[in-house]
Amino acid sequence: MNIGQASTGSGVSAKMIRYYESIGLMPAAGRTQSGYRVYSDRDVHLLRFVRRARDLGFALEDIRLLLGLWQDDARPSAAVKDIALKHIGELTRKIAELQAMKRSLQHLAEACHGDARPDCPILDDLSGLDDAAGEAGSAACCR
Amino acid sequence: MNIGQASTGSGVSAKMIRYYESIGLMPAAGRTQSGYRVYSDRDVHLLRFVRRARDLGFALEDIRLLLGLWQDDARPSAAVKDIALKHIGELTRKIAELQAMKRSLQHLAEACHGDARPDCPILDDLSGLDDAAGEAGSAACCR
DNA sequence: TCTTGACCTTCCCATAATGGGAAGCCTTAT
DNA sequence: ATAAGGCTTCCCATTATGGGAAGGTCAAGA
Repeated sequence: MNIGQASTGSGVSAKMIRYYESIGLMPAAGRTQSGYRVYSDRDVHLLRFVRRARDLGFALEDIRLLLGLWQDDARPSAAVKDIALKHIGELTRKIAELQAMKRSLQHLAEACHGDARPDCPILDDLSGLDDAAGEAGSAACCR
Repeated sequence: MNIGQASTGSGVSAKMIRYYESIGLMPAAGRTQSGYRVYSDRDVHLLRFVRRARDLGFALEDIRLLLGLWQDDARPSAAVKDIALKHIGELTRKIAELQAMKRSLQHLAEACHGDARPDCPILDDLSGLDDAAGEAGSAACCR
């Protein structure tokens, strides 16, 4: 099958399939005499694996490890779980970071009239007017 | 003051200060005869503004708008609030996305023994064995 | 005055993962 | 035979940041 079919069948764009090959995440595909890449059902299966892992937010380097374990019948499941737990940790950290931003920003936005007048607690906070008064909207209160 | 002092005083690296100048986020700094950039307290204030906005997760293009509003005494606070609300929306979306990943992955990790044996629900899920049984750990159940 | 170390300059490269697009070859159906 | 659509490679862009090299500058001490 051609790269287009492999793409449709796996949900990975042809561009990305070539890229994964170029960085050695995928084995180099076979070629027709005219140079077209040729894929098997097994390749599509592998691509789907990569796509699912991407959907779970794994970095390509982690996926490289996961693929290695997947294809190793003697893998200890602990090795897989380690990678997953590490990733969960990263997700947790990132979520907390974004939530802190959101919280600060929400306080500021609530304090902002949002009308035609120019005074704006959001800009005041960004200006560093934390020092001014004890306004509840300061981002500093949430960091 | 030199770029090093401006960096220390603002918490923005010298590298980034030059970058912000190159993309027009900062006005071009004055120069000494020998070519060193020269900064004023006002510049440091501006840099601090940028840094705080970055800390809140604003993209540089949004910060460009915020800086424009900051320096416009006739700005309507609604314009600022719009930018903030839009960003809150993006944060909310991103947080939800990461949380969905985390939830799926946590289910899978809980179902994984994490020992020396090779069988692993995480790999099973990535392999597309959703089709197999009604395992609670499937990522599909959370998407 | 000379040296030395710390600081500055510009320029190029790298990151992570993805998409856009051009120029040109291949295949297939009409 | 010709057109359409698929494939190839190659280059560029994204976002924000850092690393590092090669070379100029400044300040302080010997």
